[in-house]
Amino acid sequence: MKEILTTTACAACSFRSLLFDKLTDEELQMLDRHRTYRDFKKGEVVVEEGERVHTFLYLKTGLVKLSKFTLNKKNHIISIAKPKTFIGLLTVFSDPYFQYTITAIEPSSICFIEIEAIKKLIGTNGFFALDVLGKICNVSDEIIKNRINICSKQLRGRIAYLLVYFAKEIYTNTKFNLPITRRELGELIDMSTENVIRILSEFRKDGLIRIQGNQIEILNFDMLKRISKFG
Amino acid sequence: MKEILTTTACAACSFRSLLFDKLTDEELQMLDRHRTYRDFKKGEVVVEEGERVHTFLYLKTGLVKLSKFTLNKKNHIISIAKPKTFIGLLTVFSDPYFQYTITAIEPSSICFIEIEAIKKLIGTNGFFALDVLGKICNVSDEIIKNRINICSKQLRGRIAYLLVYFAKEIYTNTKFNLPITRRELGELIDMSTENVIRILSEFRKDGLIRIQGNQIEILNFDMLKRISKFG
DNA sequence: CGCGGCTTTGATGTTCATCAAGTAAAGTGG
DNA sequence: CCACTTTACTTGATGAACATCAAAGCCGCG
Repeated sequence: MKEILTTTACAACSFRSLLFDKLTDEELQMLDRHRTYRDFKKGEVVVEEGERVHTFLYLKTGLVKLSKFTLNKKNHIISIAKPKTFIGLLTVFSDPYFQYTITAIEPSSICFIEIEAIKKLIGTNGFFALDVLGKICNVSDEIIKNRINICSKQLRGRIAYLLVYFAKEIYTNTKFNLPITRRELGELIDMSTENVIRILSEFRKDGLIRIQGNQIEILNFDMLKRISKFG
Repeated sequence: MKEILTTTACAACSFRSLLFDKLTDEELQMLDRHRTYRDFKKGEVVVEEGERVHTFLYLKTGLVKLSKFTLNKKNHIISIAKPKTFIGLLTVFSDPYFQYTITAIEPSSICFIEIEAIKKLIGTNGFFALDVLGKICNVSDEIIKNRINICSKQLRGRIAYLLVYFAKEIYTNTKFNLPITRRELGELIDMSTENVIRILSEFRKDGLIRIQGNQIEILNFDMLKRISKFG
């Protein structure tokens, strides 16, 4: 959070989420005054676990990961946040410190909105408050659903689930570049780096996917979905 | 949700959470008019996955579990909810249908508050809105933290984690009755029934716990905590 | 050019689910 | 109330799934 740049007003922001449509012009101007913005390179840390929460983070473009060290010194990735969503959302209202480390895994552009400004709006604009609630519930539900699903599958199922997730939810394309390393994939779905690689290779040999470095192309989406479902 | 009884007013309710302290007398009276209440026996289903959400559920006393069937037909327990908390909270604002089945695992007494009444209060009382947000974030955070922890441990660590959790968070006592069967314990921490039993026996043989049917007494809390931490 | 991090494959051993079989406890119906 | 059925609990044996170790190739970077 070093160098900080301001851009066009919120009202004109093409990345503005539906959330802010509930606000009046006046309220949007207020937001503008309590807002900063910054671009992050791939790999840059946005906030560190344990830092004090001053701002609400809105991801305009790019992709970030939320991760955390467990007690036995292993790193875990909790989730990958999509553009046009609020990140680090969960923790914001319950804890004054970030519970997770947030890192850009693609060049990302993030808006920092002062917590106090958001709180004020929640207090004064009921529609806005309900919308924020809805968004938070969505994000939580999604994370919990993903984790339950992943834990209940064996390795092949987990990898298939992940590939389907990237293709459908993140890139909306059967061809995409993996934004994270094989090791990080393992950290996301609780398995060893070696097995991530092994199973990706298996899928390649079985003709389900094509791999070139980080580029993945899904050749048999239906089969992957089936493996993801019953694996 | 069949037979329904009304009790003393919210304002006089000794199980009232801190949440409702943010409300005026008038608002509490409004709540009263949009509220019902019912007792559940152990094992009774409170709401079924897929049912439409009409009410906000507040657990006054007892204990309930939130569970869900995964695609491969296995039942999973997402969490166990403590008294004086809102249950089924997550889903309420994001989805019109319950995502999880809620079942009483101890005799429980639950208040049903109409969603629309709560939504109205959120719209008109900013402090209340912020409080609800905080509570929801807390519940979500807790669930996510638990799931990450459990997934990252091996079996001994998971059982230890669970025992510590029951003793500290639920019963605040080193001696307690397990509210769920061994099979359900397995569904909660992703392991087979047989191994739940095996590891409980191991802990017994190692002098860490005493077991008599469903009654557990923790004899060496520190060691369990250590196993939970590094297992 | 050499060091470190990422990727890949093979070999090995551990962890764990599953199967089998038996006991105990708790409902169920005559 | 007792035979009967079902569900929960328990232990041992087996094999499958998976982590770990080892070694080697690859690439970017100082």
